[in-house]
Amino acid sequence: MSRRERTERAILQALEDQIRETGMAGVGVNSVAKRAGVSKELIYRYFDGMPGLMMAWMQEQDFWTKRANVVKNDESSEQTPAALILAMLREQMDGLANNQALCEVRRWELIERNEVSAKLADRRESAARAFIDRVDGLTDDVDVPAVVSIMLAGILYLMLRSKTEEYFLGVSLRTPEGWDRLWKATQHLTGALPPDLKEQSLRSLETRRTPKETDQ
Amino acid sequence: MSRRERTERAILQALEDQIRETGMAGVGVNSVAKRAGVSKELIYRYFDGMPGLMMAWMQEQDFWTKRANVVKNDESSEQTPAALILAMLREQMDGLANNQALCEVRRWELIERNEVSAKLADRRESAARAFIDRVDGLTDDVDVPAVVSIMLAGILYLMLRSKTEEYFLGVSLRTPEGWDRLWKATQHLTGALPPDLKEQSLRSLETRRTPKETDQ
DNA sequence: GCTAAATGTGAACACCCGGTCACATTTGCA
DNA sequence: TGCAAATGTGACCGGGTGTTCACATTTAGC
Repeated sequence: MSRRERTERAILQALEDQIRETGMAGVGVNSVAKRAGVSKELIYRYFDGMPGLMMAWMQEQDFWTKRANVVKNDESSEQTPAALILAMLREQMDGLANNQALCEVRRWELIERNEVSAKLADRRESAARAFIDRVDGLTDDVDVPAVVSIMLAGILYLMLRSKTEEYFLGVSLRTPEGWDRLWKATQHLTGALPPDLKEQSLRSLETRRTPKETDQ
Repeated sequence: MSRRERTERAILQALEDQIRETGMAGVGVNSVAKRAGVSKELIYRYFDGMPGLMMAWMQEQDFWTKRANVVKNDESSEQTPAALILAMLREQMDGLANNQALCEVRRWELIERNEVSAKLADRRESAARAFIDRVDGLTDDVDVPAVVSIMLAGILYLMLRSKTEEYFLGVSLRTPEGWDRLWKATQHLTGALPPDLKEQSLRSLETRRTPKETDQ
């Protein structure tokens, strides 16, 4: 392992630690360089500044390709769409619960709008659409993407919220019991999906929905 | 209107404009004072610094006491708990859609943890609990607070997300059509509540969003 | 061994931040 | 009118930011 490679790793690790400890707000060339025990000049020389460093780190993480594959593998088995949706929601829940740095980045994405956050969001959205397209269009009377959006978004919000707030509507966001309630509630809500969603028919797509197209 | 009163109002208005334009990240004594066309010293003299100014502004907004009263008034009428929940969700949706500054503050609350954000969150949580306690405990087999938490949190997340992202699971977050889908999905999910909570839930809320004047 | 490129350091730069100070102007009251 | 309090201004301070520069050290090749 070359000398340069070693310091690059040190910088990337320092970035991750900094994100975890202070959130994206506390991330900057000064803090990261100091934490890595290295001159900040090297961040410019090796990564071309903070945006480039963030990109390099995000590349290493590769959250979504990993996670999406997990769900995709489940597809090969004979699960019902409703079960697939539940599995996906579960993945999201655990994925965020076990990765503080990822939580911080997603909070940051809610506020910042730049090249990095845009790229992250785009990749996530395309992976998510590939998933939702497989369980959509199976029924007329339920807008599956919209319904799943509410539930997924709810889980995301409560996950992000748990850092700064202890309770939400009286439900604890920082205890296993609280998340058990929320998970059971998610399962219950999934019961609102139509029963025939499990046995898909060859019904043609209706015009209710606006045609999907990739954003930009 | 005294001279001091006039400059105090100018400062408060400048704060709100600044929040709306740059988000909480761009808010500081310098920016607000410059925008108000006033020396920043006055922020310290009249409001005892930025935290005090934020508190004063938040006091003027008083979102939740206002909004909570709206829902509370509905209680006097003969609505079912499920209809009350739907009305509350609708209030949240419209309240955020028509107040950009409020959206920014709530994004900020997701990241920052300090005296101001804590006070805001506490007041909101207590008001929300007072609401949820009225519709809870009506049935054994459904955890009403948890279920409503998922839905409310989902609406909040998508509302906040709409600023930085155009689509979520392929659902547009920036068009009335997209929000119509999400609202119908919310109504559908409310159907997962027990039957005795559900009757007439869809009846009173068929009209689209009513434009509300800015609250201040 | 010698030289040049690669690697790393620390200082300097201009800028913005929150906070405080002395001082000028205006108001209100005796 | 006169004088003190209220109101408002601009400069100043220490500290943090991102960015770049000149210089020191190490590595690699001839």
